[in-house]
Amino acid sequence: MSFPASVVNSRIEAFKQACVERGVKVTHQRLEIYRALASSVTHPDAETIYRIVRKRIPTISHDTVYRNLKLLSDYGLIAVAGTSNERLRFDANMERHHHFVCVQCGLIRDFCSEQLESIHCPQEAHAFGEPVSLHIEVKGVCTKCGSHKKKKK
Amino acid sequence: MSFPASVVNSRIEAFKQACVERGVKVTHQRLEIYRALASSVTHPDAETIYRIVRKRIPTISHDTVYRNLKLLSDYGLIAVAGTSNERLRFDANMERHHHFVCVQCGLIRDFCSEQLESIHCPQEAHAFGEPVSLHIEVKGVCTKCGSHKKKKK
DNA sequence: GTATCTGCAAATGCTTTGCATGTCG
DNA sequence: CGACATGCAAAGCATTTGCAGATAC
Repeated sequence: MSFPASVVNSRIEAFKQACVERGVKVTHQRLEIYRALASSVTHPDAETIYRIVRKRIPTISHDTVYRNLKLLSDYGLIAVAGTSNERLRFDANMERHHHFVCVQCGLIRDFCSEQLESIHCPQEAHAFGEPVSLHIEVKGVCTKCGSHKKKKK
Repeated sequence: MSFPASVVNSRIEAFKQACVERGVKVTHQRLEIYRALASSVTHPDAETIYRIVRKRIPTISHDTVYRNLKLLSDYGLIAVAGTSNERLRFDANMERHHHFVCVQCGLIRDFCSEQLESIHCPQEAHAFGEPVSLHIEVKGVCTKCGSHKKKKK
């Protein structure tokens, strides 16, 4: 359940450089947290990453893992899988539709699109299991957050 | 920020019938929770729904809202927006890729697809803001969970 | 050397649960 | 009437934060 070392190593080198560019210190803990994530083909949660990193740094604390995952995602060095960096959101619309998700405020809005109706589940996805539904997720900045930004300038 | 009453009312009628079919009691609170959700074009979280419902039922409690949202999503009467009914999951893969999400165990795996490379963001999504990225989310049952099911039979 | 990071422990906030009472069908 | 739903209050977890000491650069 992990990538070949060559892939991981090249990712790590790119990561180090990206840290330097952004003025983020490359600490031992931070590097191992990144390594754990970059090695995994699934998308582990904080707890899972914590357990992996502990094998290499037994003294690492829970909050260091959380803090670094948050910091790295703020700097765009890693991503959060799925939509919510927040709470659960519910949806009464059970028909096929797609989502626009604001990366700043978490707003989710539905849209439909004829173009997207024709998409069918690609072969590649079948390798992992039996697909049930498919939808598009567009991440972006909503008009509200976009205009706030302008006001600040 | 809400649907026309005709749409909401027809959803509510369908909801009532679906409840009866599944043996779920149509209580005052449950109906108002559903109404709040069905009326909203955004995808409110539990707290927001709680605040809306409180206008009609001031004595409703927090946990009734949580319990009903969970119950309704278990019965497939409403959906959870996004992937995670769990914890945050992280992702070191910053290139364009798509997700297969197991609805049972929460597993997330990446896949790429030439067919999907050609998809571009539909006009409809631009109405909500400035799109940044786009990816497909396939929900389904992973091979592991699928085989567990078979063993139980 | 200094700004940043880590570890600890305690706090915060969302969500769940046990139990007695109330309500739907 | 009897099973299921609600309200209350308290517990459970994931995640965050304040602070003193440690570390990267």
